[in-house]
Amino acid sequence: MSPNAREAILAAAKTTAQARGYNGLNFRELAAEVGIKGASIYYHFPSKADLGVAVARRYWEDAAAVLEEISAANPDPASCLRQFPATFRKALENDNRICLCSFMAAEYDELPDAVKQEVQTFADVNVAWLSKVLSTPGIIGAKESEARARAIFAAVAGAQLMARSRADIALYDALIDNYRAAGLLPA
Amino acid sequence: MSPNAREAILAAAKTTAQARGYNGLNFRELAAEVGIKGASIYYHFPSKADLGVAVARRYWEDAAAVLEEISAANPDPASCLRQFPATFRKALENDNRICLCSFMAAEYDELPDAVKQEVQTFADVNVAWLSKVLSTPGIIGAKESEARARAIFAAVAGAQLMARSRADIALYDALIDNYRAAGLLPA
DNA sequence: ACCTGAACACCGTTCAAGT
DNA sequence: ACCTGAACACCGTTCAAGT
Repeated sequence: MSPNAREAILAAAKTTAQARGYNGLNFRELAAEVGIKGASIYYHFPSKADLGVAVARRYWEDAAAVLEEISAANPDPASCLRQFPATFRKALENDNRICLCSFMAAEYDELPDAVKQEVQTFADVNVAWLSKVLSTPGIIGAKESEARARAIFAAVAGAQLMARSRADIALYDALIDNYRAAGLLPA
Repeated sequence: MSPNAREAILAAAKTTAQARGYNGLNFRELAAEVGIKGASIYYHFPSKADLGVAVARRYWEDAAAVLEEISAANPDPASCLRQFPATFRKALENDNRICLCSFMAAEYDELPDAVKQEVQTFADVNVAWLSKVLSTPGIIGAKESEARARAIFAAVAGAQLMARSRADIALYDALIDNYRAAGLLPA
């Protein structure tokens, strides 16, 4: 497994943390997935906190890239907004997982500070993208669009969490539809 | 600690689980809070799953009682809805904790089935109350009011989670305000 | 550079024994 | 009835040591 053990560890840690959180991450199990021993992970990541930081950072970097792709492919802001909930749907499609950062938000009390920082950056990245898209038509002011962006982010994360608690992806879709019907998201 | 060790265990488990989840519950620590030894908890709860069930059940029973009080004190449905977000604010006020069932929803994969059931009942209780209140004016149909009730529940839980991730209760208030401004909650 | 064995501290659980 | 000490099997983590 030497070619890129570090990347393999990051990938395994990401999917595990989406299902069991930062606390659910365990080095022996992670190592087994990668084909090395638990102790070997410490060569790549000096501590669990370092692994947590690396995983959460990679997570928001990937999210930022996906959002940029959506922006690039959709000049129309309304169509960008229509596609946003699909980014959170992906985790549910992957065996009822949730956003890594939602899980870590719940684990806030036990999270190393450096990991907390990355979790917040994930939210910042999403809110900044939403805010930019919302203010594009020039209808909503910058300040209002940021507040709305935060509300959309929080509501979508909540819908994902509720859907997970019932292992029901149709519930997620219904919640998003209702956000649209209520006016939180553009129809 | 004999007068009511069982109740003391339940209370300690509740606050701990609101901060660290079901997985964060450990018998030795819980016992220390109550003034007994870890092994003694097994006299009151045969297994961790049994404790989890008892805590989650008590949690929704208490929530149901609080909601009934609100209904009783406020004949006006609009004023009931105005007060709903305060029930979730309480946990944040208590050292940045969150809803026990939100945390357990995140922990879905590792939860005993009987605990999952109680977590879902918590959501059911909240959704049923919201749905009833929403349909009172007769403006919204029963089916529509239930869908909206679910959306409000999910969005409020999401707001609580996001506020926790920044230990920022003012953010919670701002998110709720924005839900109102957007039309998800009545202004 | 990359990995491992062995050890440590801790956890859920059990159970025989105490009061 | 209610509680405890001691033990068991297991797990996350660390680190000195291997190649």
